[in-house]
Amino acid sequence: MKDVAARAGVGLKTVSRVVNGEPGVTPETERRVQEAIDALGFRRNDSARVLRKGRTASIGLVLEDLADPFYGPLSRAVEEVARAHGALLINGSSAEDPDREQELALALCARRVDGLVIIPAGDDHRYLEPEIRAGVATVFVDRPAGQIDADVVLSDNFGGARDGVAHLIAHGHRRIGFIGDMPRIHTAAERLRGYKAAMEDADITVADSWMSLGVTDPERVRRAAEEMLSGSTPVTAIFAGNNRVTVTVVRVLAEQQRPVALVGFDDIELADLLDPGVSVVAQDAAALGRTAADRLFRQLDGTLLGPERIELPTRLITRGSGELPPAG
Amino acid sequence: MKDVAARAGVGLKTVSRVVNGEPGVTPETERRVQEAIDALGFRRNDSARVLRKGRTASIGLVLEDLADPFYGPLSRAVEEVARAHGALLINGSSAEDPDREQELALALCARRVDGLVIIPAGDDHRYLEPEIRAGVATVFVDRPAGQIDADVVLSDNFGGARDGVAHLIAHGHRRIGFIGDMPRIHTAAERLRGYKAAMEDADITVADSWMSLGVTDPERVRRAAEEMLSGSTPVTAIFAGNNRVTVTVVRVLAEQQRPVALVGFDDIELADLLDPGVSVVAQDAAALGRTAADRLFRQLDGTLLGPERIELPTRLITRGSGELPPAG
DNA sequence: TAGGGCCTGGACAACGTTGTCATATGCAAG
DNA sequence: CTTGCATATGACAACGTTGTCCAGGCCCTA
Repeated sequence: MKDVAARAGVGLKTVSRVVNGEPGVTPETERRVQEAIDALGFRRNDSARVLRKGRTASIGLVLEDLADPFYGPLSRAVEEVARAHGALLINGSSAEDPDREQELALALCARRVDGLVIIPAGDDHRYLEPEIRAGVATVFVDRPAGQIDADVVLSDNFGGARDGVAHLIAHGHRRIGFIGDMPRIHTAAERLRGYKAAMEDADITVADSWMSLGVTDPERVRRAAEEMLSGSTPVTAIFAGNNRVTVTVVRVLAEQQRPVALVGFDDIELADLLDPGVSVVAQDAAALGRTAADRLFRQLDGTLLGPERIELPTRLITRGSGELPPAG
Repeated sequence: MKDVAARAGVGLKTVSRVVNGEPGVTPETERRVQEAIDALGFRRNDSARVLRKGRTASIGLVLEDLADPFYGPLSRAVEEVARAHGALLINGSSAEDPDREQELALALCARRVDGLVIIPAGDDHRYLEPEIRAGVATVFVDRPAGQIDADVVLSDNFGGARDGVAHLIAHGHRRIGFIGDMPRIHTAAERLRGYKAAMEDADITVADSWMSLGVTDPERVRRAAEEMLSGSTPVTAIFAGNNRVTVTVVRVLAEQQRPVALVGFDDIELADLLDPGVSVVAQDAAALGRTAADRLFRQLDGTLLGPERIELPTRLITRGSGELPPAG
């Protein structure tokens, strides 16, 4: 900028004015400055600007795994909102590791992001207290924050799972299996709770062998599914706790002789093309991201009162697999 | 930091030394400083640090659409490499709009990212010349840069398409349709070239009605597919130019009476569960991202000679749809 | 024509950090 | 006891920008 000023024969501040489109510069002067800028290929250094102004016009997104198709639309929605507010998005993946989540969140704070959207991996977020006090807007998505009071945007995991299981029950099933992630993950716990509630509402006693918790890698999901399909009281339907589980269960069911009903949590691509189509309880990932980001910027505007918990509804999509009658 | 220094009763520079783990500080002093840091909840302001040091330890990623499942693994791979180099990833989507790509890339440069990984939307990247001269490492992925000489990492779109079409020919097809994106997109043009090459190699004259270019939204893809399947010389097989096209074509084929063979470019999830399984020419998105990011950091190390063009091989995955014999 | 107000332009400090250099302290060797 | 050296610490400038404040020139009015 110094060079530009020298070349244009004007003061430093005048260049600054031109660069930022501030008023109070003669067209003639502006032209000279613009010329110098072009000639030197000058571009404002936002680091210095940030240092001076305090705000960085960037927000951080800590998610679990970008390669998970569920987070693509979410991340995209957050970016869209950020863009609408003229902010850039810095993101990183925690890989479901609480330490990495913390490291990442703090690194983003050190970069002085204006706000943070976090899909938590851990369950203790007190480490963020100093940052929040220092003015970093914070919104948790998909899972609630641990040990601190903060904005949270999540799907109605409990209600969605309950409805999904009730749907199976309505189609005549009573022996219904549940395969889900570790209950220490909030979403998994809520979905399990929804499963149990639906079963209880229908006065069905759940056998332990119908529930498989904490399995997540395909091989173990496969084994879990196969076990609950054999045994002495085999299930006639399965409720899959997340998209990865659903995909594996679909594979297992394709190999079965008799038809087994299936409802999955989270939508999966091409679910309608399979035979039968896979019925799912769908969450709106984009809406989650959009809502969270909106809320973040409203925190920054100061138009918000206190932390809130927002629950977005899920939607049951029937495609065939959830409407199969019990067999065997 | 000033406050920390005051509280610990030491100089500014000593605090800086402690924060950065530099040597030359008595354990006793270090303890006092550490104590003050904890008490005040101090965290280093990386903006100021960046301003002073010149390097930001962050790289930018400009991609087309995060919600496209192809870019999830790519983005994740880039992030992984960045993380290994202690860098953060800032990203944004161009939405296939050249102006937006430029705006985004320049915004990232203004933030003084150390390097840029770009999936180009436009075909003129001369706007980056000043930045590259100024030392911003730059790598293009998936599609080559326009009008400038820069590192490029892409899949062998030509070879992949040629092999895919040749595969159909090997299974007896001669009337093969091609549905692809606008040829102004490099990947689309290359794949079309591959299709034509394979047909020519087999001495097949391609009818204009077999090729549909520039269609991209599902409704038009559907119509294009239906047209080439009816007509006077209906095709017996279709080569789909990208994952979105493939999905739509699968839907259309499911409604057809007679079996139609299909090979798609890009893998799609659950392709193996469909009936028939969808044969595809798969690119390794993660490898693309990893290679590009590696190259970026090697540019920054200075261990690179000049711009290079790296082509990654594709892989034909046979699952059934591409092995159907011609019918009708 | 003189005085006042407006408009343009510039000097300077400050943001928070780090690199450079100088100073102080302690210890060993001469 | 002095000199020399190593080590610990701090003072200060600089990174590039913007906010504040002031100066000078112009026009308008009385």
